[in-house]
Amino acid sequence: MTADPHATRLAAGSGVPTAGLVPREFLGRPAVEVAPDLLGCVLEHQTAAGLVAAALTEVEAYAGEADPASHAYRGRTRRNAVMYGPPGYAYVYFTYGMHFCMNVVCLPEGTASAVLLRAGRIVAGEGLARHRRLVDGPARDLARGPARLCQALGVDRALDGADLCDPASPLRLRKGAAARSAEETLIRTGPRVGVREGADVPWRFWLDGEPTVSTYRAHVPRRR
DNA sequence: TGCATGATGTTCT
DNA sequence: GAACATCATGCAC
Repeated sequence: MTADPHATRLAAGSGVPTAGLVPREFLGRPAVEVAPDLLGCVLEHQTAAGLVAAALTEVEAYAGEADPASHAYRGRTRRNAVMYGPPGYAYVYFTYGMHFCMNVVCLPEGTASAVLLRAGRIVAGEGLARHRRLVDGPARDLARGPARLCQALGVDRALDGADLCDPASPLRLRKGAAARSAEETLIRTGPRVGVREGADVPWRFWLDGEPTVSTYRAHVPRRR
């Protein structure tokens, strides 16, 4: 770990937020504990086209093999392998034939646990985010929903396994201290979205009053 | 504003 | 072959 918290404090005059990256130990806890703490943190993706950053406003916890709604419920596969690795890495998967969703891996290596990033508020690079989204709309919809968040940030399967705690990584997670004061921000919880099993557990967390939070939709069986 | 539905392809059984 | 941690659209109210 070369990251010195003080080294990133002053990006003189750049206008870039100076808060440090989220430390890996912070993420090496159960997903249910990590999830609410991620609210207000900032996910950044640096590409040749530019930087897009989003402050997280909605997340969901997935507990791993004991959680019937988790991708790890049926054990380790090629797809979910990253979830079994060390914390602080991105687990990106493809779903519904056209969308990507992104998780932050929690708990130490050998255990599968993750937090799904469901929504965020774009705080940098809005023009690029808008360009990436195929549909036009209000700013609050740019990253409202897990697949939209990935689309706005340009996150795809190539970033599966990316390190979120490394300043040199294109995909990073910053502490959102500036955006968040625990006393002033109300965190709400409820059932997870779009899952059939385990819908009774209130492991979805969001910031109260945030217009960027996606609306709750229960799982609907698809017609055949 | 709120449902129902089709698009699309990867993964796992 | 079925299910899937979704989204955008179209139509009913």
